[in-house]
Amino acid sequence: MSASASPPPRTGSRPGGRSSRIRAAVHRAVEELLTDQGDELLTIPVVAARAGVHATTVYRRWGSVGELLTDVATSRFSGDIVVPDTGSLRGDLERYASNLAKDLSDPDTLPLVRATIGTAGEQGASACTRERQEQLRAMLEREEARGHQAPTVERATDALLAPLYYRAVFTNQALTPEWARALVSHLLPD
Amino acid sequence: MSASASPPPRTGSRPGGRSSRIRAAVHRAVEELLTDQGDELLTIPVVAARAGVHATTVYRRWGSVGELLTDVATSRFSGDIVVPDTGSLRGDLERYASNLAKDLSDPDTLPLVRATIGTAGEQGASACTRERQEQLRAMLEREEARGHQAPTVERATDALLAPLYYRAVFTNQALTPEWARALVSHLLPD
DNA sequence: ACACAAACGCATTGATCACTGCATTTAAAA
DNA sequence: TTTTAAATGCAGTGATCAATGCGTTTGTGT
Repeated sequence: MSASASPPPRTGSRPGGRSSRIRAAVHRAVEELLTDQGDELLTIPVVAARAGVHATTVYRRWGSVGELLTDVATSRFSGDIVVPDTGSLRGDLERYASNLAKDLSDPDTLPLVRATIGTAGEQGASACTRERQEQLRAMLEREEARGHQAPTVERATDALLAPLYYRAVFTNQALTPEWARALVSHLLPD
Repeated sequence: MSASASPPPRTGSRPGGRSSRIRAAVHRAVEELLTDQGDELLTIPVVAARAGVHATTVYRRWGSVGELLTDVATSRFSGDIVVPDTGSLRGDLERYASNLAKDLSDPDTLPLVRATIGTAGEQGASACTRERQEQLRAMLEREEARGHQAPTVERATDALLAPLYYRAVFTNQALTPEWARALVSHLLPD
């Protein structure tokens, strides 16, 4: 990956400066192109044109479509969902799962996940889920800090994250909140 | 999709005929290019060259990279795994899950799944899992035919297929047979 | 205000891609 | 064997892409 995929420019990095304005425009262009993607393939000149920026800039800042998608996915999947704190693990997980279900149902999200996986491989795939893993871990560790037993991160991933992402990516079934909460019931014994 | 994605040619369809020989060569070229994919993107001229076939042929038979990948994925994920029949649902599922884990661990498989999802979207994604869904359904229905209770297909998908595919596609953890069998234990109450 | 470095816009180049008529070969059918 | 339809090979076209060198603008530090 290029050294400036998510660049900390020594100059011009003020929020609202030109640099970050272009970054936002390019990100928005990528998401727009992915949603109403007729069949025009996602390419750097196309993204640049849509963002009102010269292709050269995109080539130099991101280098390739894969790195660009990884960057978009990383920022898209960061901070969007807040780790809930309802007092109980079950409550936290139920709210979290249904939030994630809603998030994955966003028309913008699915194409982004698919494209990132397909174009950026390992890097892209982990960009789509790393944050979720950490959030899950946070909830489980908090439960243990309360002195209660909690499932392992691995087990919770298999029981929650996996079905949510699988259903979104591989099927066309709806990710309903009820179904998401049912996943939690299967994970946590009564 | 083109009318001849998986063509039943009225002539020249003998197994071993030229038509099927080219099809096999193209399929093999796709898989080879996906495995040792330096960073050369998968394109029709590249595939054709690797297969020793003219690009025109590939364009006419498949139309686009997406449809080609869908075709490769469909045939790759068909018949490779036989539905086991051990006499008990638990035995069937355990063997099936660990077979699938092994299959998904094949170095050829993962890049194919990722590329197909990314390029062929909905079509491609379902091509990677439809057969698995049916196999799972077959085992569950057989159990019910024995007069025993069995989980729903949805539940079994969430508990088995989802973790297997999720771990393969989104993480870099190993898909061990032990872990696969543990998934079955969580699905089936003792 | 001034100077400096970084980022961006612009024009251009070579390479590759998607695609299309036309000739040829293949293989089944008559 | 002859006929016939389909599939493939071949050459070429316009369009797009990735990449580069150079001048200009932006924003920061002095």
